Amino acid sequence: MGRSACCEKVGLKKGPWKPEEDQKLLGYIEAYGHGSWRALPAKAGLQRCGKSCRLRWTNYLRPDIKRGKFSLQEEQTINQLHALLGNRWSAIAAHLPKRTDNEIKNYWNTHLKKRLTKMGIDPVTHKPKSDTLGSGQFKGAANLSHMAQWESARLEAEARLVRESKLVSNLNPSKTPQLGSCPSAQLHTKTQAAPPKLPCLDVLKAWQGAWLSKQKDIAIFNMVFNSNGSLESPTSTLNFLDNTLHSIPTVGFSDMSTIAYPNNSNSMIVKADPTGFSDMAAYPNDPAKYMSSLPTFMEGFKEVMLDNAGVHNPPNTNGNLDNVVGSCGSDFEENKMYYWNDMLNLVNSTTSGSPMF
DNA sequence: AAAACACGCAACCGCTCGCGT
DNA sequence: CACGCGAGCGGTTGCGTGTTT
Repeated sequence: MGRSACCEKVGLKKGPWKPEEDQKLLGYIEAYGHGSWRALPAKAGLQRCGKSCRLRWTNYLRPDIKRGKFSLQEEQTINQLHALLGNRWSAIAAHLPKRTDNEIKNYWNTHLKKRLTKMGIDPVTHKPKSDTLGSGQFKGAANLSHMAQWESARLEAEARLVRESKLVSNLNPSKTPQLGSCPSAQLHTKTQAAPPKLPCLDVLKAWQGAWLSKQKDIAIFNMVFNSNGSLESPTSTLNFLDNTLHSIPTVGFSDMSTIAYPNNSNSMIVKADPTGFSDMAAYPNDPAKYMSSLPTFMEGFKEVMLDNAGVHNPPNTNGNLDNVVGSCGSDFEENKMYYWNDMLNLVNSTTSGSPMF
């Protein structure tokens, strides 16, 4: 379905914005909201395409944007989230209030990527370049990578929930608008006919599909379980049914079918979790409350990492797992160590410490 | 002082997604 | 179900500025 580019019209300006243009755009949005971006330029008296206006507003003019140097905390968060989510800048930005996806993307490309490369870590996979998973001291990383899929799905869910919740609050005139990481939604004046729906976690679905195709991963998965055979997470609880059956994690969405397979050698049973997302029904209009009510994610994960890596040293006084990657003398290895510590810290803190909530 | 180079960031482009018809 | 449209996302570009030679 062909479409004409929004900026194809002759006479529309391109390039850097002038202060007068900024004033016009800012003034219009403050007065009326942006409404339809396509229609905005004409109404605001701007010789720009709607797309350009949206970009200028989202990345520069929004009143809730924090500009300037990224803090160490922010850098770590970006690193960690990128390891889990990849180049999904909008999802990463959802976890960094007041930072735009464009800004984060630029910062990653110009600073963080280079830094990881210098550390000998592949900025794409976040794995040590010289190491192959499962071949030595980075066995823990293999498990981490695996669990990252789970966390990735969870973060995706969080990002969606935030978007949804903001949309809900925006549609509720009794609520004071809050400027968050997605102000365009808050200022969006377009009528939303359909009621907000609970997020459809296609990522989770996809992951579950991948999971089904990788039964061998069950073995690794086993190691992640704690003693009572279940791993609680903010998004779901993973259950083992018994010794003869394998289960894979799933999320108890009302619109997601429970999948059951015959109990043969290749069988699996997928058990929808009653404490998972189905509980969102308790907070139909407040996903944030729902999320915050859930238990800490990845409880006991440190132990698993240690077990799997073949080391059993307790965390240091900072709670870090300095030995998780083995004993490494060089600064290089120390950097790697800190890197993976960051990863673990994020996994352990992302829920309770999420700036979104 | 000036040219060359490197860097950072704002903005653009093209694609995909979701919704309405 | 197919199509059209608007919006959003991620990759890329190009310009301004700082640094080096």
